[in-house]
Amino acid sequence: MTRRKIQIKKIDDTIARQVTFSKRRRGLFKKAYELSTLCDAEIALMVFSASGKLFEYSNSSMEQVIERRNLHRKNIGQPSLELQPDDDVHATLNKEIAEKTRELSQLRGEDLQGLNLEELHKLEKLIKTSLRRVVEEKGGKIINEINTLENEGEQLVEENWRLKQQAMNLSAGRRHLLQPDKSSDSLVTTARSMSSADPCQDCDSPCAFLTLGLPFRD
Amino acid sequence: MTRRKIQIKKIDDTIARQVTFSKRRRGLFKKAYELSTLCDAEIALMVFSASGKLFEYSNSSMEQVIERRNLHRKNIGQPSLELQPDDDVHATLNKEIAEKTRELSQLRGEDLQGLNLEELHKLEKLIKTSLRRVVEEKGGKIINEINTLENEGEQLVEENWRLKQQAMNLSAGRRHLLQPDKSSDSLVTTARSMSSADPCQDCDSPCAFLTLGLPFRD
DNA sequence: AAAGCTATTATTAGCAT
DNA sequence: AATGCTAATAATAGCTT
Repeated sequence: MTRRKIQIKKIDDTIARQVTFSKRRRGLFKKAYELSTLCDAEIALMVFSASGKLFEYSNSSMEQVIERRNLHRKNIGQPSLELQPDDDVHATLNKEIAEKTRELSQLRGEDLQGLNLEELHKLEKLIKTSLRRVVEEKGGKIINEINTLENEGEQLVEENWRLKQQAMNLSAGRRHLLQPDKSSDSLVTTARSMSSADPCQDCDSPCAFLTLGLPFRD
Repeated sequence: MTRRKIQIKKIDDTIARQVTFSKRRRGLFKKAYELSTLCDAEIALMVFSASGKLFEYSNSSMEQVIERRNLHRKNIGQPSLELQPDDDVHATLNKEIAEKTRELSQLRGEDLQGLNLEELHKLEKLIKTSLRRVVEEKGGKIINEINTLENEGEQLVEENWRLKQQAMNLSAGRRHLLQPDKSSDSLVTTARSMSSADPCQDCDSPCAFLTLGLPFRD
């Protein structure tokens, strides 16, 4: 549709998906309005976002259109699901839960007995795709984390260097002016991210910092 | 929209209106499909033509969406009234569905942005476990299938051998008794799974049978 | 009616803010 | 998350067949 042609499949990036949802929803509603107006049609349009929010449009009345549809189905002979007794709702929701539970099981490699070879093969390919995605995402996160830590480390090293210079200058000057006085003095600490527990009293290497944040164990 | 810009008001000419209705209806349905696919939305769209004909689209199930809307209205519509027990049940069920949907997404490697490194790592291990299970199950199924095919193959080979003997005996006996007669004769075919298209008129190796049943392509 | 053809208009994906 | 921009794609009005 624009800068690039896109594939019609679920948009991976959450933000982009949300933006596209807003834009296209508007477009869809506009098209619905135009069709109903131009051609004198009665339209009902319901859209649930992935997050469960409801958007709806009807040129007349939602209930009216739904009711009209029920009539239509009755006349055609379809078993029209009447405006719901609560039991029906429960049944539907429970069915949906059951279905999703089954899918989850299979994606976890459970309850596979019912599947034939071809289905197992498809499932395998699906899971491999999932794995690829997760590993890729993890890789990106690791790079970011490492970069962040490296930057922080560099800053700390610089700061340490400055502080040492400062300390040396002070003590050297003091020694010259006041002669031997070795009692400890407070240095004015301006380091931003220095924690109160005073780590690193004499570390020249940034490595100590770099190893702190990586949460891997195996 | 095209050769000329048009006003969005009822098209006077009946024919033109009918044509536009067909074209734009298609466009609208396509847009609905694209939105549902791209953004993982649940959509129900009903269109009654001026002549009363019903056209509908839903990426899931019409009834399901309508019921979901009813639920939504109940939960949103009367916030001041006491929560009926039914609403509690509905809310619980809907929450469960949302949760399972989220889990499914992640197991498919979608919507990973929200996860931190540790969570991604756990997810990766989980998926690897799934993969291991599926591959194992598939392996077992393959072994079984191969064994079955081998057994069938052996039986067929045996049967072939018997039939050949029978044929040789017959023709040898006949030649002896009746002299030259080379017209083709019908053999009584008792092979169980012999297809009518007469494969394997002279195959001594069981391999031909064994390759038939494996459904893999890549 | 129904299907195909374009000149145009409409929509929108990817950015920037 | 929301808005605006714009190059590029998509939809379609008015025709023809």
